[in-house]
Order: sequence, then C-alpha cells, then structure tokens
Amino acid sequence: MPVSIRDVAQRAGVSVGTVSNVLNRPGEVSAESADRVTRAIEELGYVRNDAARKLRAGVSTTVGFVVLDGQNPFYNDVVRGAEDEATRHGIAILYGNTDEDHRRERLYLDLFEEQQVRGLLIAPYGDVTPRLRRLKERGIAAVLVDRFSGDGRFSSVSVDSVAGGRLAVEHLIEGGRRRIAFVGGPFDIRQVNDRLAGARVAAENAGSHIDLEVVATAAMTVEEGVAAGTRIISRPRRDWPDALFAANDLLALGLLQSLVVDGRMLVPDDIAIIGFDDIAFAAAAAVPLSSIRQPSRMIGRTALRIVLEEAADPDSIARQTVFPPELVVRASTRPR
Amino acid sequence: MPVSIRDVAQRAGVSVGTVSNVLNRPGEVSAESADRVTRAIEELGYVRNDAARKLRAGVSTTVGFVVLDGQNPFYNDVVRGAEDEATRHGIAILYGNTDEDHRRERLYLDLFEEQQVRGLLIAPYGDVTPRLRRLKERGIAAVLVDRFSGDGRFSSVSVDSVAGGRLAVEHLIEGGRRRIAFVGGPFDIRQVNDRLAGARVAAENAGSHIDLEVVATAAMTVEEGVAAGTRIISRPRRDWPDALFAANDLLALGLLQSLVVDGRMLVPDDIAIIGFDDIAFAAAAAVPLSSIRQPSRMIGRTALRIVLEEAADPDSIARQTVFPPELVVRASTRPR
DNA sequence: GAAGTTTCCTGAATCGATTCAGGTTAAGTT
DNA sequence: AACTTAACCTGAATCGATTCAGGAAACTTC
Repeated sequence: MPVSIRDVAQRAGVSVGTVSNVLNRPGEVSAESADRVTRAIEELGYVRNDAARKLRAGVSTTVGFVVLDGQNPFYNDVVRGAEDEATRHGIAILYGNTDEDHRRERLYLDLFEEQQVRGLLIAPYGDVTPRLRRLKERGIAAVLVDRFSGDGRFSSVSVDSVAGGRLAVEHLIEGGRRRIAFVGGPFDIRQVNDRLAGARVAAENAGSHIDLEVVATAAMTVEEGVAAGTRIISRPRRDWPDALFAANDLLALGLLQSLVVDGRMLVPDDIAIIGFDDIAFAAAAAVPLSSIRQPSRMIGRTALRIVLEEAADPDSIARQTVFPPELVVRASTRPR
Repeated sequence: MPVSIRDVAQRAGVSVGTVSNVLNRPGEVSAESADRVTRAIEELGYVRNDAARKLRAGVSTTVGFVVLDGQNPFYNDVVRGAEDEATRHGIAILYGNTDEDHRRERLYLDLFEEQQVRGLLIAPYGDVTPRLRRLKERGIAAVLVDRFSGDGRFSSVSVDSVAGGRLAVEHLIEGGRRRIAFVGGPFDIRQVNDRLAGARVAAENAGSHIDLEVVATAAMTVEEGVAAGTRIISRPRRDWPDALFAANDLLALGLLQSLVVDGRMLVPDDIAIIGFDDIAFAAAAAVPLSSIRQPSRMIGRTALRIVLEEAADPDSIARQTVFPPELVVRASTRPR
C-alpha cells in the first residue's frame, strides 16, 4: 500500500496543495504547516511518486548516458564524474552501453526518449545527429561526450584529440624514435581520425626522416591490440616500427602483451608504446604505460552540468568545451 | 509539441482505447485498425509517455542497479550482463555507484524508490536489509548481487566465495607455498570474510606446516594493494610470505606493482600472487595474474531475470543462486 | 429469424503530484 | 471603522496512458 500525497495531507490536516508546496516551494508555507507536513511525511514514510510528478509538471529527474564502450575504464570515469554532479541535483542516471553497435545505440535512444529523460549525454558511435535533433524538438537536450560536434548544433565536451595525437608522437620522436606506427580503428570513429591527424602533424613537423604508418584495427580492445601486435612482430625484423602509438590504452595494453619474443619484452628497448586516455590500468601494466591523459571525471561532470543548463533553457546556444590532453610519461617510452 | 496517444487516435480515426490496445494487446484489435494505428504512430513519430504509463498501470520499465565499486571492471561486466537481459525486455537500467559510501548508498535507494523502479539489483556495502524490506512492502523487489543474503529474505546471485578462497589457497599450497598472506579488507564486506574463511579451510586441511596471516587493507583498490605490498616487503626478508592471496584483482595488481626490489620482480619466484574476479586486466598485467574467475556476465543476467520474475509475482520465494568459482592459472603463481 | 456468441470499439474514470484561481484570515493604513 | 495588503490555504483541473463496463456489428445456431 503506497502512501500518496493525499494520505500525507490528511494526516497533517492540510490540503494536498499545501503538501505539494512544502515539497516544492517551502517559502510559501507557514512554519507550522511545514512542520506538520514534514512530520506526517516522516511518520508515513512517504516518498514522492516521480511518475506523477513527471507527468504533471513535465520535469524529469533522470539523465540518460549512452556510452560506446562500457568495458573501457575511461568511460567509467566519465560516468563517475557525471554521477557526482547528478546526485548533487537529485538526479539519477539511466545508463546504456552500446558496445559499438548501431542497433543498441538506437534502442537506447528510443528507450530514453520514452523515459523522457531531462537530458542525454552520449558518446556516439554512429551518426546520431538526426535522432538528437528530434529529441531536441521534444525538449530533450543532448550533449556529446568525448567527441566534437561536427555541425556545431549540439554542445560537446571532449579533449583535443588532435593535440593529443600530436603530443604522443612528438614525445616518441623526442625519444629518438623514427619509424612510428599508429594503431587504431575503425576509422569511422571520429576520435581515431583526430588522433591520427595529430600524429601526422607531429611527424610532418619533424621532417622527412620520420616514417608514420597506419595499422588498422577492427575495434579498440585489448584483444585487437594483441592481434595487431602479433601481426607487427611477425614481419621480418627490419620492417618493425620502433614505436607504436595506440589510439587508446586498451589497444596499447594488448600490444604490450604481444610484444614478447623468446621470453624477452621488446618494450621499451626495441619498440616504444604510448597509449591514450591514461586509464588506471595503464600504470599497472607489464611495463607501465606512457599515455595521453584525459581529465575524464571532469569531462563527465562538465557534460552533466551543461546538459542541465540546456534543459532549463531550450534557447541556449550550443557550445564546444575542449579540454587539453596531458602527456604522462612512464617506462614504455623510455629512450634507448 | 509532444505527440500524445490522443493525437494518434485522431489521426487513425479510432479511439484512444484502441490505440492503447494496439500497443499493449495486439491480439484484440482487428488487422485493419492495427494497421491504421501503426501508420499514424509512424507518421507522427509518436513515442509512449512512460510517466503516464507508469502512473496509471503501475508498471515500471526501469530497474535500478546499485554497485559498490564502479571502478572495478568486475562490476562493469556484471552490469553488462544485466543490460543484455534488460534490453531484451525493453527495460532501462538506472545506475548508481556507491563507492563504498553509506551516504551514497542510501541516496541511491531513495532516488530509485522515487523512480519506482520495477526492481533493484544491489551489490550492497552497508546493511541494507531494513531498507530493502521496506522497498519490498512497496512492491519493489530486490536481488543481492555478488553477496549471499544473510537472512535468506532476499534472492541473491553470487559466487561461492568460500569455495573460491579455498581454491586459491589450495593452488598456492600445491605450488609449494607455505607462508601465505591473505590481503584484503575492510572486513565488514562479507565477501572478504568469506574468501578468508575459504583460505583458512584450505590452510587447515593442508596441515600445521602452513602459515596463514592476514594483511588488512582499508579498501580493495590498486592503491591499497600497492601500500600493502610495500608494507610487506619492507619487513626483514625472513618474515616475507612466499605467497599472497588478494581478495580481488585490483588489490592483486597493486601488490604486483609494489613487489619489485632493486629492479627485480619478485613474482612469482620469491612470492606468488593470486587474485579474485579474473577481470580482463588480470591477464594483461606485468606478470599475468592467476585468479579465481567469477562468471560475471552470467551473474548480471541471472540477477536481472530473477528480479523481473519476483516483480511479476510478489509472493515468490527468495532463492539463493550460487555459481561455482573457477581457478585460472597464469604466470603469477608458477611454482618455483 | 430470434436468440446467443464473438469480435471489436468506444470513451469516461483513474493513477498521484502539481498548479492556480479564488478564498480566508490577520495585520496594516488612513 | 473601513479599506488594503499580505500571507496562507484550498481543492478542482490537469498531465497522458490504461482499463473496463458497456455497446454495436457480424456471425452462428437451431
């Protein structure tokens, strides 16, 4: 038997309107009534029915977060940041992990629209702008996370991937590396392209003695990293690169695992490795991994803050928030 | 301008009742009406208002999942399993990470009660049974995840931690280890106790020549692992254990990092390490980590299935589902 | 062809919180 | 004393989907 606002009103000897006011605009209620109502709520263990509230007032207390790889600790950190900010506003997070699957991405967008979330944070996989546009028409704001909004129609919070790619490769070159392989994919993921573009800039700036090849992967997972690494060292030795820049840390960890020949670890003496994201496990790897750090919690917190602002003001202008990446040097890129 | 069921009805030239029937019991509607309605829905881009649905019908399409350590990949895997099962039922997951904080735990329970979730999956930190009991009275079923329900009042899905602890220590003893340290804590976490209990059983069964000491940690994180490891090797050498059983893989990874003396890795020759959970990163560690595997996705999937069943039938009897753990042997416990 | 069944529909009542026009009371002003 | 003003309250209407009693039409049965 659920307790409704009516029960509370009766017990406190006031009208339902007053109870609602105590809950929503405490200023307009006399101290005495407020007290009686508060006590009644306490005694009955009343909990607001969010569905009724949402229906009538149109305010939602959930925000959706659609993530493209739930197994990647980077996104967990981003979610954690968003959570922190959300709880501060009494908001709960609807979580969806698409695992780089268009069908799942669509599914979650549908589900979250039905739920009428207050706003949506999304690390998109496919091209979701048409869908997001429709959500916007229906009053659901969206903020892109970890990806720059192509057409500038939606706000985004991300790290400058091009700068990150550049930092990584500059660091490798400074360490005396000459034959660099970029390992990443698929290339319909925007960040992958950006990181590669940054790498190219660094290579070109350094001059023609720098080789930059691309080793494409089907996904950004540890397994794909292992596969890519195995492919690389199965080449004749003279064709080996002397440094690898992985599009994220999972790939880098996979690469690391595969770069062992006759029980000897090739990293960092023969081949250097640098990753991207600086997840917690990068530091705990076989050879502690150099990486490009993203301020992941900050990204989440900021994205949530922005989406709430936009939900409150539908006419707000989309803004792109870009954080700088940071080079974190560890053993995996020690110069020879 | 949101599209309501009334708009659809008008467009299709039927009553709202019929539209609702098309949505909820297609069998009772003529093919022709169904067709017209479906078309109208399509044309108007109608999306069901879940708040109204929930209010009237009392059915909820969300399930809450409260996790005690969102940074632990183990829980991500469990969530992923739950997600799989949830999407199959058109259900979205409200996600909350308590980070082993009682306040946050309570907060999420409140939030999810307000949301009137259909059910609740929880990897609890504090003693939440009184809270869960109240939720049950209000029609919200709860299933404990990764923890056995003490009083048997709630269903649970977990792995036999005692058996796991035993497997781990038996394996260490078989590998010739004699002085074993259990590293874990805090001890108000049930699993920690169980794993230690299992370890004790194995040690006692093996006879009095086996030493089992306990190294307590304040949390089960990589950092705490590093700290514990540092403490251990700062003892005089003759007081070192020759094997460590960590209560989870994060601790084990931390221990691993700290067990380097004068550039020499002590694992596995001087000290063996075995963890618990078998997270993906265990295999990618400095020395690939032996571990006790939990079928994490399966746990999530099963828990979600059970909570839905219990939500459908409030009189169902609580059941404890226990999966067996599995020993995964890698380099970190190689016998000398 | 009357009575009885099926098959489909309709549309008002309902869920519970919020909102707001209107009412009451007490205090303040002239 | 008469009139304002302010401070609080009340309670019916409302949000949109679902439900269900009641009814129309088509079809059977004898």
